[in-house]
Amino acid sequence: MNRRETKQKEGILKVLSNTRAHPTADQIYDEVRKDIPRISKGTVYRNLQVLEEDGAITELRLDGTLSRYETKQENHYHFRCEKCGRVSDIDMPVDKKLDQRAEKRTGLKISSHQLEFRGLCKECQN
Amino acid sequence: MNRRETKQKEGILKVLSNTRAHPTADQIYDEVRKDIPRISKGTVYRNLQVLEEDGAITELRLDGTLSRYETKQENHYHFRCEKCGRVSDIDMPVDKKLDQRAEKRTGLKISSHQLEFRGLCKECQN
DNA sequence: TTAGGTGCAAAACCTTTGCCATCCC
DNA sequence: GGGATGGCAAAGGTTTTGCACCTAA
Repeated sequence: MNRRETKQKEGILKVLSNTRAHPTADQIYDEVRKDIPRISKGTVYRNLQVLEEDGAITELRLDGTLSRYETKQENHYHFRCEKCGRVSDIDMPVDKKLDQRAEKRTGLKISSHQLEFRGLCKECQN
Repeated sequence: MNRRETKQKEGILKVLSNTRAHPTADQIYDEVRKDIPRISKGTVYRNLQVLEEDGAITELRLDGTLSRYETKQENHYHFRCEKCGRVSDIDMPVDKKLDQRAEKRTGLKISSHQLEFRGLCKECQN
């Protein structure tokens, strides 16, 4: 199962590298299609899986129904606007002590945590 | 749009009141069907929406492709086993200072946060 | 009586998969 | 050449919806 470089895979990665919008698979598809009109959705989904397996991107499963994607980066927190649904990164250090604290209280083996803030983004505050 | 009490709605609420398992819509359907064999999935989904609108239950949208449900309670943290997928509540106070801290750093209007710990549950540690 | 709720089935979505053609190494 | 990848379309799985019938108030 040796991986190959293809223009489809590169196109998808390029879209994700050029945005901070945490797009859904469908949004990625629309964007890549501008460069590669005949690309199929199946290919987008397959490559998103492959890219995540290879550690190049992260699948965000914070919403429940739709997956969103971002290029791999240090674990960080997210913000979701309760009105418009947009997701953005929060520039705030990840508090690893939370894991230890929760581990002590529960006896579970905890390796990480995901945190999503909710509220109103700047545009939606008006 | 006055709400009515129906045995279907009561049955769904009863299932959620009697479990800590954060079941999916499908699991709720299976459980309710023991009491109300002719209930349909559409009715389950419709009632889950209604119950959430009325504040009786909460739809958990942290991680995963499937929505999970629980009866309404104080905001609290969750744990998801990375191996078996089970979700459980964490008995740990919600740190409201996190919201203030994030608000200061970002200028966003933050009203709450959702936190999900990940790791291995007791059963899966073996 | 009557507006809201139910059951059933079809539709709508999102994601995965099978198949064969195509491409990369 | 040969295995990995792509395009297309069909299949899968979850959730929503249209409609005729039912039922709580």
